[in-house]
Amino acid sequence: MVDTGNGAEPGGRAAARYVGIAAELREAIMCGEYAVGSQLPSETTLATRFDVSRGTVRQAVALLAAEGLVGSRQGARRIVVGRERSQSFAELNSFAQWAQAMGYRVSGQVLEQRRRDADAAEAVRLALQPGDQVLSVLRLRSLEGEPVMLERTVYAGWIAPAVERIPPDCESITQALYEDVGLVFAYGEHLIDAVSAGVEDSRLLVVRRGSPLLRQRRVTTTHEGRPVEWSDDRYRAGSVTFSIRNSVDANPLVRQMGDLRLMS
Amino acid sequence: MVDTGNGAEPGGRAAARYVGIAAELREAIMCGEYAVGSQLPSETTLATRFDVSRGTVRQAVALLAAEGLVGSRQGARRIVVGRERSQSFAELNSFAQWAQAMGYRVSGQVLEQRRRDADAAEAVRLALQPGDQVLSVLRLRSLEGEPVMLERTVYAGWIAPAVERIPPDCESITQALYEDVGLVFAYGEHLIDAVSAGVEDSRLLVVRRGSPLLRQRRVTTTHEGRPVEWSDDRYRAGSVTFSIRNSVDANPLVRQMGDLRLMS
DNA sequence: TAGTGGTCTAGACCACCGA
DNA sequence: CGGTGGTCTAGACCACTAG
Repeated sequence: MVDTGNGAEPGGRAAARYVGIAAELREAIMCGEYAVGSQLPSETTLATRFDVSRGTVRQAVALLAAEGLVGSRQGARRIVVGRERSQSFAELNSFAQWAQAMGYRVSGQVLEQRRRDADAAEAVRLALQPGDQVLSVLRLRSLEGEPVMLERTVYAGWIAPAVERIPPDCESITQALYEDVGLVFAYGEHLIDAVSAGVEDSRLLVVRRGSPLLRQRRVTTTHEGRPVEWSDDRYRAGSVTFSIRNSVDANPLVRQMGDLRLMS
Repeated sequence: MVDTGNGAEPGGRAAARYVGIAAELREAIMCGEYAVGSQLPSETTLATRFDVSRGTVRQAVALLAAEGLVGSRQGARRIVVGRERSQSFAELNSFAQWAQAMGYRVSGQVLEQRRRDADAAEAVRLALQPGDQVLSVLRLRSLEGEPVMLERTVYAGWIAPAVERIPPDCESITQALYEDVGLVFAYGEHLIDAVSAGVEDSRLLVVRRGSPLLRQRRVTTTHEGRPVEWSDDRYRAGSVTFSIRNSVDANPLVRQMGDLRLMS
């Protein structure tokens, strides 16, 4: 009974039972065993099949619902609403982790890096005092050798030394910071809109001035809620698309008017 | 004991206890009673305070976690990570409902509407047979009198009659379809990217050709997973921003039996 | 009306955090 | 080490869906 029935994580840590059950169901959905639009077995049936309580089954299907794979309504059986899992946190926060997951060859290059004082807006976003030091970095990211994204990041001063130790051609900053100082990017807030390519944008991304760019601005924080970085990432049009799946019960995304005070 | 402690919904339906508890905590967070970065009371404390079981408390905080307001790590108290709720399926799926919730004056105008046969791509997205009839609609949406979004929607043939009954200047199609035939948009899949304004785009949105537009393509389905519409919406740059808050806890779940949630 | 998901309880044990 | 969240159980009742 100690065995979870799904083995242990590669890291050696045991997986929760419901995670394994979710994985099994997810696999069945992605393989088409449960077709899109069809019903899932009832919770009671699944509880019997996996020999767990109904609560554990509900945890498993909650996971699938969060991924946008299944939906539910009281009184009716759960149905399959999709076959592809929508983006994970890592995919939204780390360009390299997303690209690698998609099987792309990714590279990055630091073009500029310097310490300076935080301006008022940055101080607010990074929870610093105005005048505190920050590290400003300009990076060009490429996919399959093609430049696709320009990243302007401002790191809080306390993490600057670790960032400066990262080689300029490092692929994944997220991973480097984790391996170096154990920093985990735990929460993110993202603003997505479209902008015209400026002078620097157009030169580095090799597009015409004024051509459309997909912009993702974000603040990333640690587990403790401590802001680590504030970034403005601009993608060449056509190179990247954000995908979101939602349901009337769960939805991670909202629209906002253009003139945001905090995040301009 | 029948009273939920939080009254009933306006519609007359009783609210779940955990929803009321979440509302109370949410209010406290938004009012700054629990500051961003500070800790929430422990689950046990909250269970005592609200006189419910720990499971119910966990459902409540799961709701807040899904909204991106709080985060958690095993062994440590939950912390507040944000003050603004990012929520509502309606906000992502219905332009009018989003705008109205934000307090904006919204309007819409049908510029073109006609039935035709579905092409191959549309048939796939709407789960139709190639050659089945669809209803193609071009709508211009305005905010505060300013045109901000151009909507090119293809409705599955089975809902076409109801769509055709909608007045051309109707503000909310979502609401109209609900009131007319009880149709509920339950699930959505969205693709967000940036494109250049084409000839028609630039004329109707009053922007220069080639200027950046934020594009949201989406498929919306019913509770049963039946596709209703496929739409290509283009926003004038600067008019609208999408916002997402996410967390590394792939695990949107929480609780002992409920579901709910995220995205990322 | 039978089946199903939604809510809730009152326990239990464990892994992890911080002092 | 005590406190905390994460996981899990085995019940219960209700609201809703579907035949």
